[in-house]
Amino acid sequence: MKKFLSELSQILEEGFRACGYDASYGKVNVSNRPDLCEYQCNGAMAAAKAYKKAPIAIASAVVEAIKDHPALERIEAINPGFINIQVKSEFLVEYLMKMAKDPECGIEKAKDPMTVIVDYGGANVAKPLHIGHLRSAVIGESVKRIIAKAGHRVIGDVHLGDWGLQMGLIIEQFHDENPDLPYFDPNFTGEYPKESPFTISELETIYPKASKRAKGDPKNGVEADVEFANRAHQATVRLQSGDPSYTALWKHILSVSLADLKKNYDNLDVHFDLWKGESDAQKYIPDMIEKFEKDGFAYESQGALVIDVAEESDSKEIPPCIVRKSDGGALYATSDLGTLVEREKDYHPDWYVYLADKRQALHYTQFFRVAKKTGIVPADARLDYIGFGTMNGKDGGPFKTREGGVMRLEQLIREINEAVYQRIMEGREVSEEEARATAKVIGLAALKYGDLSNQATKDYIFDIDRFASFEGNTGPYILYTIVRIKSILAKYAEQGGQVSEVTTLLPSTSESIKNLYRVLSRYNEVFESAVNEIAPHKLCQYIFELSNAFNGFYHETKILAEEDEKVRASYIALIVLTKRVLEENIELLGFSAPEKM
RNA sequence: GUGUCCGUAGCUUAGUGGAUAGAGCGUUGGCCUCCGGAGCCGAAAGCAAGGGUUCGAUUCCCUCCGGACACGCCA
Repeated sequence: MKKFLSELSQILEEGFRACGYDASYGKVNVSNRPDLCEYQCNGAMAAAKAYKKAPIAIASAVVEAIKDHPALERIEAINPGFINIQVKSEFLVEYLMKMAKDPECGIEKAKDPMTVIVDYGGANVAKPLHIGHLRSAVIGESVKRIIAKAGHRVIGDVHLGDWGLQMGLIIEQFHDENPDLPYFDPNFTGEYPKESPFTISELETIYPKASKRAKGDPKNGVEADVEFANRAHQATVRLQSGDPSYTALWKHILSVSLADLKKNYDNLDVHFDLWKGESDAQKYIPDMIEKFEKDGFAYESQGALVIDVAEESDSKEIPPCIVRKSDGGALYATSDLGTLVEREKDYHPDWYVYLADKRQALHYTQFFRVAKKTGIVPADARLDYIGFGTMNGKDGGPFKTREGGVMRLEQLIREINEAVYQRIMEGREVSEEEARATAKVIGLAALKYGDLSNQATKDYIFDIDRFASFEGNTGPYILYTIVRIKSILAKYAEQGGQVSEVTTLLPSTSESIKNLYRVLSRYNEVFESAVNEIAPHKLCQYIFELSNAFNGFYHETKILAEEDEKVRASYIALIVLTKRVLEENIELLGFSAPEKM
């Protein structure tokens, strides 16, 4: 469905064309001076330069040409060259009715659907999710849903960190603690056990121990255990070269860890289509490297194999991308490139979206350039990297626990749910069980909305009390508005009201109703810009505005007590549409509304 | 050092080459015979600083101050 502003622009474009000017000057925007008009067109001032005429003369001529158009309530040219527009309420209402009847609610699906891979999550095997993983999961999930809504075929991949030195560290540490297990018996020839030798909580303690041991802990005067670090390195190599005993152990690590990660992502309402990891890319690497060398892209530099990625337009020299370490090992970029080879083979995507901390910008620049330059992806493939900012505490520094450690995601969720729970219990009387369940739903909204309402690329301050507040620009406030509408509709049904299939909206002179109409009419336009800019925060901004518009309307209109049946039906249709738009948006953001709160 | 990004009200933050920079929290003044007052209506308060381009700059360019981050064998 066409955007409302496009329909309006079309009228102005005709005006410009009729007066002999280029139609493109007829673009209409929402007015930034609502006291003067609803919509405005500033094209006359731009046209003035091109045609060397006074802007007001152009504006006046255009206004004269279209002033009798049936959609327009009022249109006037104002110095120095603004064209101010009021539309007829009928015109707006007609548009909203089309929108209400449209199964897509006005949103236009992509004409040429693309296959898109969204790479987000970035969890590591054997390490619990912590707050550093929150943004990738939350933003990535929303981006994935937004792109899917736009009509593309989207595949979300968690892309696990399951292959580096960390695996060797875990294996060696586990070896030291359980030397008698068959995995460490060189003479063992039987089948390795199907049962995992450790639980997830045991596994989670192993890595931190091993990491500290290998690196040392200078703060506490612990020296690095070099011998252990070497063994871990060797274990990694052994695993990577396919040793059966270590592979068996690694599979246990993977499966135990995966089950736990799935549980945690489910709690966040984050779901991946693929649970691929770095290990899956390994088998593509040797051929890929060989091809790099054969095609003359890769060359040796200081013992490593590198590919130049510098371009003339660079304001700073971009260092070459290392694809093989001097010890022959693979690294970050290598594994990302190998993953691309696999994805091209399996899905041949038109578009890739990567979500990662913005500190990795250089890596993605190099990686993308290599991918294009060497032809791993076609020249017209779209490669996007969304580098998001850091989640900071109230002090402006990276978010920490009270003890100064890294907070686990589970704990963060517990804390925000607790804050919401307390808030619910302050209010009406509900059973503890119900309050806990509701708090979980609201808590997730608080958490996600708090994150998504900021521009992804910026750092932001994470403040549980603010996010979990039921007032202001928060997730709970949006949910409250939806719940309020649900409550009205439930009461309406109780009174025998029918929410009709045929939507009849009536024109109105009420400012609050017209405002709600106008905000609703912008849904598809806002959505489109959220897609184009990959910007979930635009949706947050919009639903906050929509909630405010609804609450303004609600406050001054008696809906159920309205005596004129047609007017009442119109109000019901209006709030049904409002609820629908709000619910579609929170779905895109990745959370949902409870029945009561 | 080089480069990237960012400085918007007391705090947290939107936004745009165009009219009077938009919100939320906090502060403050009103509104409950009414469908959920977890709400609504008001007030005070802001583009770090200085230049330039432009009819017009918070937006584009330069300088400078402040902050975050990155800068070949970690991921």
